[in-house]
Amino acid sequence: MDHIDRSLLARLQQDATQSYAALGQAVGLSAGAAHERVRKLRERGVIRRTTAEVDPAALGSGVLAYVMVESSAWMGESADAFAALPEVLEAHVIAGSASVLVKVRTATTEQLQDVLRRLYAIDGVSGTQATVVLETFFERPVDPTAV
Amino acid sequence: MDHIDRSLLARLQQDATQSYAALGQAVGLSAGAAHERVRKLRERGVIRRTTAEVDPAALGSGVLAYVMVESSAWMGESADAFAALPEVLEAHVIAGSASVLVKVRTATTEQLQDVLRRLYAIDGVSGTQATVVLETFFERPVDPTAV
DNA sequence: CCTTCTGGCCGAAGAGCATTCGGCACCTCG
DNA sequence: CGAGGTGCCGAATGCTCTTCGGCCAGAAGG
Repeated sequence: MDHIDRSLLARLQQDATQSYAALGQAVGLSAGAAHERVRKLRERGVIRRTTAEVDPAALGSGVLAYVMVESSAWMGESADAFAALPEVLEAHVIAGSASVLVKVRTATTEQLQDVLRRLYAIDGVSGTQATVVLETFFERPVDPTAV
Repeated sequence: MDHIDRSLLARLQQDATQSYAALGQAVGLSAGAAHERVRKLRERGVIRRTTAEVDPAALGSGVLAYVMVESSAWMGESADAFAALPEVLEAHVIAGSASVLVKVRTATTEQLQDVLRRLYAIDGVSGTQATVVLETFFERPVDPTAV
């Protein structure tokens, strides 16, 4: 995992459709060598998958909110309960007064309210505190060249 | 944008490396027709880009935190100031007591503290409240088939 | 009703690319 | 010194992307 690998990762984050020839030229390697490095990055799990990034607004999910979920019990085994709600895009166990933080996308605020209702229905959940996003400045992946 | 487009999006989210032949077969189209649909989805901006998903832990960013940023001024034009910090992966203007919510990844809690210091240095920022993530249940993209 | 136009699909063909392989250079360790 | 391992190059082959002409169905308009 040297600076060449990091550069390859950064370029694949920007555009995973480019050819290995172009990729290799950008970092000073042949197409075969670039391919081999990328193959190993996948094998080691550094590259989890290559995916199409879809615009949420195009799918009708115009409302973004973060919800602090308070609980009266240990939530460490509740991942599946949160994953069962398709509108929940992220779920994290956090330190602090709440116990779980979730990221939610819905089409309308009415649907957001419905998600809150379903969150309440999860075992151990005793309260929620929603924060609605007014404008997103940016969302981006980790920078492999900056770490 | 019918159910075939949504199915194509869902499959491309899971694996953007598969061939158009496989993609077409999965939705009952020829390779050429599948390619044409995907091309238009890109053209319309529904597919923003195709990207390699990198494991943050592999890059040494093992600490994830959400930071509520309080401000004493209008922050609507401060996107660039937040984008200048590479550790800041998301920045949103929010409704509520704080005014900006940012997502931060660093290698250590010491570096997190340094990011907080740099956040304070942004014009108009009057306070921060960091929430450290103990365990991430999951992070996933929007589900095109569920909306 | 019939014509015309548009949009989407199929199937084929050519160009371009991914993937593999042998060979070579370099480094490390016995 | 020699053996093993690693990483790279350059070429070959097989597959894929990409484009194109032709076809069909449905809409629009006379």
